[in-house]
Parts: sequence; structure tokens; C-alpha cells
Amino acid sequence: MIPFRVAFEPGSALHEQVLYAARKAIVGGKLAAGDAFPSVRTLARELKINPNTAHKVVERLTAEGLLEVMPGIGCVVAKAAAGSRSEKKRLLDREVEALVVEARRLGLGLEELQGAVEEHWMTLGGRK
Amino acid sequence: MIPFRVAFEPGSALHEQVLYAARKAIVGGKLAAGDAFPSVRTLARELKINPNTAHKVVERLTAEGLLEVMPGIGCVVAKAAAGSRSEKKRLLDREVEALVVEARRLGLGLEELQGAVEEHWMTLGGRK
DNA sequence: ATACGTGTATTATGACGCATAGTACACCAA
DNA sequence: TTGGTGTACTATGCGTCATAATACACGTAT
Repeated sequence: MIPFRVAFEPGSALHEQVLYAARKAIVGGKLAAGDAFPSVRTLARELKINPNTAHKVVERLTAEGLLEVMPGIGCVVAKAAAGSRSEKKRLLDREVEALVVEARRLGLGLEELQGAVEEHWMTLGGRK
Repeated sequence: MIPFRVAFEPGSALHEQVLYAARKAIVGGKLAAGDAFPSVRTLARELKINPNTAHKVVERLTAEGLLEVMPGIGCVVAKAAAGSRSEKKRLLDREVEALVVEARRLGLGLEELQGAVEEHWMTLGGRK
């Protein structure tokens, strides 16, 4: 009964894949702010991974501000963080540049790239 | 005398960083189609990395179609590859989704994300 | 109080990738 | 021939990843 699924594939670390799936679920609205997040041991059991690996995921999500820990209780998904717009853009800088480089490597145009971005944005949940 | 620079930082593999820097230079127009690409041993010497690591970079760039090997001579940067638009978009799929997820995690809006994409596109070289 | 489920911390181990080092070969040009 | 190209192979030290097995402080429910 986990609110997201992970298609384990080689190429990136296991905990990175779980981390991304969880991020995607939270950001996409499948888990609303205040909802309970699966416990470390539940994650480990359901996904058939080591508790240490599952804990690493929760640790990272907490550090990113997506989860809040209730000691002795568990974790709940947090509200959207604050922070200035320019600061946020700066954090995205590298990833945006990497995507642009990759798009041009494939010979795509700016309009096509932006179209793909909008498409994925809508797929993930139109609002926001 | 290498047409690009690499700021070595931890977090990703060494050859990945060199690979990305080279891709960026080619795609950004710093190296035109037909220009000679630094040899494996030159790369190794200038960047102070192992020849095997340098060769891995050239190998990957060749596999991506960005370089062409002239046996016994060296490498030159290739022309833009063909391929259908839909096929290219499919290859970008994961990276686009990852960027969208990251942007929403930071609480950015679609317009802001599109703006950042366009900004980096222009920075890399307005045309194309 | 007891039992159970939280997050967290610690140590250990095997597997894998990365970067390095060294050597060797087929190819082409001056 | 000499020197520079890409390529292939083996080997080694290092770090990360995922696993395993405990252990502790905390809070809830019985």
C-alpha cells in the first residue's frame, strides 16, 4: 500500500530511484500536505529493499523539506517551502542547462523543447 | 589548447564531467562541424586525467554521433544527426520529466521554468 | 507497565564502478 | 623510420552502493 511505484532499472542508484518516485508522487499531488508517508520499515518491506536504503530516502526527502518527521510517530508530507524566486532558479540552473544541451544535441528546437516541458507539466498535474 | 574547460567537482564521475563539457562546446557552436577534436592523449595531458578516461569520453561522443573517427588521424566533430522529431522527443522524455519534478519541488511555476529554459538556450547560442 | 512501531545510529561485508597505471597493436602522415 | 592517431587489454587502489544485524530514544496503544 505504497502511494507510488518504482521501476527498478540499472544506471542509477537504487535509493535515487525510490527518492525520485517519492518526489514525483508528492509534487504531483498524489500525496497532499499532511498525509502520512510510509514508514522506513514499510518502504523496505513493500519495495523489498534494505531498511538502511529506505531510511536514506526518508532522510533525503526530509532534508529537501518535502517531509516532516514526527518523532516516534512517523513522517508526513510538508507544505511547499518558501524561498525567493531567484534563489530557486539558481538551484535549477545546472539541470536546465543540461536539458538544453541535450535537446540541442538531438537537434531539437527551442519551441519543441518548451512544448515537451509543458506537456510533462500538464501530465504531472495541471495546476500550480 | 582545448576548446573547452572542465571545473572538476565531486558528485559525478570524472569522465561524465568532461563528456558534458565537450558536448556543451560542440552543441553551443564553439566547435563547428569538421573541426578537429583534441586527441585522446592531448585531452589526457591538458586535463591531467588518465588516457583511459579521456578515451572513454571520445568513445561516448562517437557513439552519440557528435564525433567521427578518422583512423590513424584523429577525430572531427560530425554534422547534426537525422532522426524523427517524435523519436528525439522520446529520448528527452526522462530528463524533461525530471526537470519538471525538480521545478515543482522548488515551488516554481511553469512560466518561470519556461523562462529559465529560454534563458539558457540563448546563453548557449541564440540560433538553431 | 508492557508491547509494538516510529526514526535514527552504528558497524561490517560483498559487489560494483571509477580512475589510475602500464603495455600493446593497427593505422596514417611527414 | 619516426611519431601521432584510436583502440584493446590487464591490473590495482579507492569509493559508493546495497545489504545485514544490532541497538537506542521516542511515542502510542493495550
